[in-house]
Amino acid sequence: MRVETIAPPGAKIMFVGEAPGEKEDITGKPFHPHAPAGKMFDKLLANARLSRYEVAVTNVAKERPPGNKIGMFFEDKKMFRPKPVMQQWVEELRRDIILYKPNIVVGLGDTALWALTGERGITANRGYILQCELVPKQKILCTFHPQKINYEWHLGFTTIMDFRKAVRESDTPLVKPDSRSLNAFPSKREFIDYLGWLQNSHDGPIALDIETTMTGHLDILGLAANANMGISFTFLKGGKPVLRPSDEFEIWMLLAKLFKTKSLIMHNGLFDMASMWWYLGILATGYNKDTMVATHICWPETPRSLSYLSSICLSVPKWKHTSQSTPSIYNCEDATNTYGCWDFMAREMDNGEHWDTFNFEMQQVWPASMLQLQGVKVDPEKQKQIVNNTKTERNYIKKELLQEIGHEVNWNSPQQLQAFLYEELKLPVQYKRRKSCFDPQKRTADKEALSKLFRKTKNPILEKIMRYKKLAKLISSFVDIQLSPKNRVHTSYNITGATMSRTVKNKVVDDEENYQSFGRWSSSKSIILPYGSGNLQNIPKSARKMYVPPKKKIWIQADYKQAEAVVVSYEILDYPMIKLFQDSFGLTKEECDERNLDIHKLTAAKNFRIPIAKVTEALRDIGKTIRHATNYSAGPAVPAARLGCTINQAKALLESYHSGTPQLRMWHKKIQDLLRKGRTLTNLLGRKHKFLKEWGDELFRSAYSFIPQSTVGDLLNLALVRLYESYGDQVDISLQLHDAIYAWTEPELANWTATVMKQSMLIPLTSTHGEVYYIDVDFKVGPTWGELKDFTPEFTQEFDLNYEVPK
DNA sequence: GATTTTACGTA
DNA sequence: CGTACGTAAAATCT
Repeated sequence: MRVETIAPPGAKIMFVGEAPGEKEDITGKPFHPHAPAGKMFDKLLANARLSRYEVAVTNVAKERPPGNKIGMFFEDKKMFRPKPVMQQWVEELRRDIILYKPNIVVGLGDTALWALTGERGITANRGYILQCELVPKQKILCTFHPQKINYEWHLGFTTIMDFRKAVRESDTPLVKPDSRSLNAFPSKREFIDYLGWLQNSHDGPIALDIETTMTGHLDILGLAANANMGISFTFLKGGKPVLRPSDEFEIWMLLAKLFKTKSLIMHNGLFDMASMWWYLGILATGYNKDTMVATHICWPETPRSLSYLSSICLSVPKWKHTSQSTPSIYNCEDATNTYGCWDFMAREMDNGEHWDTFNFEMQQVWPASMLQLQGVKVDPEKQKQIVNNTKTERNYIKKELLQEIGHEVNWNSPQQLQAFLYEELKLPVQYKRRKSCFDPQKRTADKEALSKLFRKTKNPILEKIMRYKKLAKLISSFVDIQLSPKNRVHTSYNITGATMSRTVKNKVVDDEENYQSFGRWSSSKSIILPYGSGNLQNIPKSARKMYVPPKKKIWIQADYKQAEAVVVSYEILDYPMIKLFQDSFGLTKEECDERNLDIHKLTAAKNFRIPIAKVTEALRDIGKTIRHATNYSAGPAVPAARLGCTINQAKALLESYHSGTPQLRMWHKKIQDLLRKGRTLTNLLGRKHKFLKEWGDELFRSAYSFIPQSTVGDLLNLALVRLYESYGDQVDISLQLHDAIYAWTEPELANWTATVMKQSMLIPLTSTHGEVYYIDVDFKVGPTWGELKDFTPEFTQEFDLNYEVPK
């Protein structure tokens, strides 16, 4: 049946959905409160402090499309050309808007966006006040359709923020005038005067944004004195300098001083700062405010691009599409809007009490950039050797496989491999692990499937395929990489834990969904120095042999010993385990072995109810696997696959562990309770994380890993900053790897280097139950990154354990 | 040619 | 039904 518009008299907001669903079709009411979309719609309204009685609600289509497919109402697949019936409904919508005169129309979903504006692409257009094509001068704003949130839960936050913005905008039908003054074409004199004013008369921080060419040259620089006043100066036009060198130098001198003496706000300023450091030799030490870092801390699971953030925080028009057509205005808007977003996020950090975490992250900016620009040296001879050896073995295996099976197969192709395994060899089909038992089963031929099939059949061909795939991966991803002219590789450390955007084939790709970063750094290809495999946090051991230290130095690694396990044992009050960590603190590996101070042995001993001295290597391995599986609440399939036992045997092992350590499940319960209260967890160093995922096991598991993972991540970064700030000029720091810091040292200084590294890393943690403890540090040294051996330093001084953790 | 999926390396 | 991350190659879409 036809579903008509509902419009209470005087409604200031009109919501426009897509089309009626099943329930609506029966009842004739749009967004029926018992239908899934209607339920979600009501939740969103409530979050924006709205109720149905004060808003108008309608759909673009007045009737339910066959099979719920809105495409049925369009001529073309891309849904730009409506069929006559759709055209008529759009006309009705136009008349409704004119009749009811809402102050603002909120389009829900892509179809409403199209009907109102003629545009498609809700992600790019949501959150901004847009031009209404249907009813000129009508104020409109679009956001996601409520039903989409039922499928993609993480979009709920954004949609609520959009609803709230609509409420703010609903007080007037007028589009608020753009009060920003944007000076994108100043003369040299004007710009210099402005810089003088900023330097001498302006109080408070300055927002900064730079644009760079593909070759890394800075072409435009934008500054903002507040959220409404920006200026942008173009240095390069068509690749040619605008000013004479002496004039440009004069400006750079003024800017360099400004960037040292004033507090700077940037959006992902890590990149801008490192670029200016690298290309211009300007160290912008005033940089201490960052909107991307602030967003990451306040809303760790939302997107972080400036356009997204502005859509939430500001009422400015869309501008990101003007980067090519009017780059200087675009840059000016970037700087000005960055300022506006900062004002918003600073309040958000007040409200959420996030400042300590924020300031701590801003300190990381300096070592992170230093590491990016410094890079790590590769010995090209060693690289060649590994490439050749690996390729030789790979080709040999390929040939053998070809002879044995008689025809070509691309072993890297999942499709061909599956066909070979399951159709040609008729092996039992292996399926991918599903997120839910309602998901369809999918075949797989991954490593786990291959090793399972090999265990079953002992067919040597499978072993060869696995070896081939391993070698192929090693070559393509990790060894056959391009080095810089100085034989270095570089990586960009992203302190917010996830890249904002990746560059694939010279195109920027934004996949801003499902961020779950827990305070650990991530590592990706450097845009400034794009050499090497990019990510330096996933190099396999076999490829690490080609990474060499500077002349006359060796590698030294300092890693936190069993860091996450220590945190968990103190959180759940697993006293035998805590005692083990206390007893083994500061002991060498040999001493621990002698006294059987081994976490996995202890797990096995407890599990099998035998004395720790009777634990064999095989039993220890079982203990290790069980501990791993239980800590993160894995299912029995995981240990079963690793140990090669049946699911039932694995289940029994897990049960036995849980009955011996019941605190673990109690702790998981406690975390669930915390989530129920406010969906927020705080780690031991004060970092808060609000979880946005849909209520359920996936959310729980993610939350269980948050406290140990993020505490250790923050702890290591705290240590890294401490090391960099106290000994940065004496210790050659080289890499950060989640729970380890790497450096280079002269062999004769290894003991001293180890001492200051350990001193920086010994930071007290206070458990939720109030115990204060330290996580021990292990050392390794070696001639290359891949050949590190245990090292027991003779420490050159006593450790000072009185470190005040900022919190 | 561009985008999505599959697989896999580290902690 | 471990979590988190980034990248390469294949598969698929347009």
